[in-house]
Amino acid sequence: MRLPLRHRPPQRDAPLRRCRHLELLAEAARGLPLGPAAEALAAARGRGRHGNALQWHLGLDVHDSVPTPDWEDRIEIKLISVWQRADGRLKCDRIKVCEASVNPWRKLGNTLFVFADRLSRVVLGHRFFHLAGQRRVRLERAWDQDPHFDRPPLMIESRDGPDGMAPAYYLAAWWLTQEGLLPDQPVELGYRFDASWWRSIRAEFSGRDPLVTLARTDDGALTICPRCRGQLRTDLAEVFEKGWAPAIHTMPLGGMCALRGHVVLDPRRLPKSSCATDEELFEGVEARVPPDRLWRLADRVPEPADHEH
DNA sequence: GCTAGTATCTCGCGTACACT
DNA sequence: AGTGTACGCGAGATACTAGC
Repeated sequence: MRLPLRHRPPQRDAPLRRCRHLELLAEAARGLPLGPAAEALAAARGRGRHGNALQWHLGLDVHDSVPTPDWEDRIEIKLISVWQRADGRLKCDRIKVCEASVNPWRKLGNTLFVFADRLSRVVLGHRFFHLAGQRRVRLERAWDQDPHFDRPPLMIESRDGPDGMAPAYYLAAWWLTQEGLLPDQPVELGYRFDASWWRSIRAEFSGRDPLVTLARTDDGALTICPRCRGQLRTDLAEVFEKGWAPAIHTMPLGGMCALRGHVVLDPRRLPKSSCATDEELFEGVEARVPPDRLWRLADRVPEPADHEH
């Protein structure tokens, strides 16, 4: 159920907050696989685990109850899961801003949006958002719009329940595209997402996500499993045409491979990483980074002497 | 300190709707 | 009629808390 906004728009531009250190980290995050950190961090569990993994990679503490702590109390960091539509343009779901008791205008004043592919969990890119000028005016129109009959870019959503649950501010998914934060043209990077296949494969394997393997050869029907040296049977023509295809793990099944569904991806749709080798990217996507080899983005990006604030 | 029950977090599925 | 998309709301997970 949608409710009217509780916080009146500021009607003035937010002060610009930037940080050279965060800009360097964000640029370096392109091509970063989030899976290993999400798997390894005790504090990064549940739905927000990849967002927590990103925070950790940027050098922040992963707080237990605050899923997205601000950067130096100045810049909000939001991880957005994206996937390709049929036509190759990127799509995302609606974004939670904050709970309805918190002022969303302050939260959105300066925000770093980081986009990660939903299937591979690899960072594809980022955009900084500053609530100012026409962007601010467009978002502030939500204040006067009917939350149900109009389509406001910012809304409060609640739900019916015995005691009611905490309502929260959400940004409409289309808002990111409208503001040019997500590109509106087809892209080369990322994968399509088939929700019904995903659901059925998870149901088959007790709710566990399928394991991802990157195709090593470009023809035939078999590819080597990099985790257990068994074989994966898939349709490689489909992998390279559509970006991915379901796979069947043939015997022998080693370790974790037995308990999970499998999918093979076309590695050419992954971005090149400036901070990691191809091998590090591959093993990150394929869930074969042991805890002692887990590396942190912040350790590879030198902190500049001047943060330029 | 431990445990069971409650609260709260996004995520993302399923379906209704919009568009071709 | 068929296909793709948006939105409502349920799911699954963890964090918190009260009581022992």
